[in-house]
Amino acid sequence: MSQPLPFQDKHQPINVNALRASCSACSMHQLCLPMGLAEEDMGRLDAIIGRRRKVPRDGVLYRVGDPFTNLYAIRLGHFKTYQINYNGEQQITGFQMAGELLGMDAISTDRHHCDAVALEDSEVCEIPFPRLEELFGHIPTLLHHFHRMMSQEITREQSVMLLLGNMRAEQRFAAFLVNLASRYAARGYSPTTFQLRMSREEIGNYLGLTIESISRLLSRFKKQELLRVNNREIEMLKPEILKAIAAGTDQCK
Amino acid sequence: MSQPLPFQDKHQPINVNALRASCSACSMHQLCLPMGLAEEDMGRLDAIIGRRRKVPRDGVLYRVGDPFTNLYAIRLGHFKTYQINYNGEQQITGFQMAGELLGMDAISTDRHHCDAVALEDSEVCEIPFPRLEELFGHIPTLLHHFHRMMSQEITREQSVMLLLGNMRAEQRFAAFLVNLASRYAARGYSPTTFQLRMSREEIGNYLGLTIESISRLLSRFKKQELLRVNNREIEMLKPEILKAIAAGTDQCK
DNA sequence: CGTTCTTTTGATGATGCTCAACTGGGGTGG
DNA sequence: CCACCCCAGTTGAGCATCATCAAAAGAACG
Repeated sequence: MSQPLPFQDKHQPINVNALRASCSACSMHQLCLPMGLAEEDMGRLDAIIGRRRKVPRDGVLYRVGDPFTNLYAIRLGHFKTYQINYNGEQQITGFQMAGELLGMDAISTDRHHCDAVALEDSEVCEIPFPRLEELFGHIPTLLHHFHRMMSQEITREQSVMLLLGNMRAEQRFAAFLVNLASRYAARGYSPTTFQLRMSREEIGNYLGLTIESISRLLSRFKKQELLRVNNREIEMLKPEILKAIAAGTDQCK
Repeated sequence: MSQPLPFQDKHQPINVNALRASCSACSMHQLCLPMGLAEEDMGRLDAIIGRRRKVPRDGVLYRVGDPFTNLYAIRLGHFKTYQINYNGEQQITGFQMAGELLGMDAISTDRHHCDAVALEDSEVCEIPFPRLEELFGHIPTLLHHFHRMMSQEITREQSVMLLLGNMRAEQRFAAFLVNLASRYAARGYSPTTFQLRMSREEIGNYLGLTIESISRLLSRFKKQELLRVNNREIEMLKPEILKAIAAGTDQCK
């Protein structure tokens, strides 16, 4: 629990700096909040960012009802966010990766509306929202980009609504894979080969399907030679066909 | 089509003012963008609001791909927004009513991501977004409340994801009715008796169900004496039970 | 190497979809 | 005014998709 962080202690002289979040040094600054900011303004943003915080696998970043103080920029790793209904069942509302912002749903009521949990050992930058709001008055570019990020979250959720309301199982799953691929591509990773950070169960939950359905779909895609699958390692062998399935324009079924 | 607005012409001296959108005079200002603004700041917001625009039933406010210039505050009436997939099928992503803001999804790419269509004769206030952004620098309260509204849209969509991903048909429909009721209540209308502004088909589309399912659910609720239904007129006879069904905590099935 | 958790695969079944026919209200024109 | 049509909605019958239940196989971990 509260063990004395052995690794960090050993390297204190170096890590004191490394622990200070620095946007300009961060590989995600082209995607994240500081996108498009001048060097000087990035410094001002750096100045308000609290600390870099490690969240271990399955660690909770925040829970429903927690008071809202910070937004979180993911520096490293993956998260899931989920709603909980009255019966305690969860519905995963998103998987987030480095460069994405967590906590925007909490602004409306000053309380978090979902749980955020790390899918693997991760790191986030704490952004105190009141201080960010002060900065908005001085850096219009920052404000504008923040609005873009919130807006992006809205459109992302709308496509999930399309997925859940309109698509059949196969199409949902293909859309899910294609979406992951494009996000890895935007981060400079291979869009065809990647590790799933989430379990089959989590995928199913997100897509409104059961774990068994996901498993069957994986087997089917494997048999059709659209995918190579090895546990959580995915290789998309025919991305074009997967895209067509996701779009619903696929002919050969 | 372009008939000379007989009614308004007769009253021109009065209606010249009425046509200028005025937040302080608008019955929605406690819910809408100007919420919590001082009299003076409300005037500044008034000053940038373009015009009050009438949108007839089935009229299009904007379409996917339209360049983004304005947000729209609904002054009167109801709208639906929907995504369109590659096969031309639509997925309704929301029903909006007076006091709600349309177009926030367009900020991210400067293009609208959905179509917005009036469900009945309606009126909106055009809010030029660049000018609104200028105002943000001068009225922090306005900025903060704008963030709350965007955030609210995010949480709204998350609950729809919960609905579509996790609930059975009966629960979805009950949740839909309960949601409508609470929004009418917030506007000072009866939360138990109201007109549906949308067709059965539109409800089904929104909830990821077919028109037949909606019809059957209505009949069932009617038979169980939870609802009185007359075409589009709804009376909730047992709101508590409907809430319980929506929450999934209902015992007697 | 046994224990536990995750995933796969199979068999069965229910929910909600599809297709089809029918009803009823509102508008139009004879 | 009535006949007719048209559209939205209702109701019924059969069926497909995906969920549920069950069991076995495979990975992970001490």
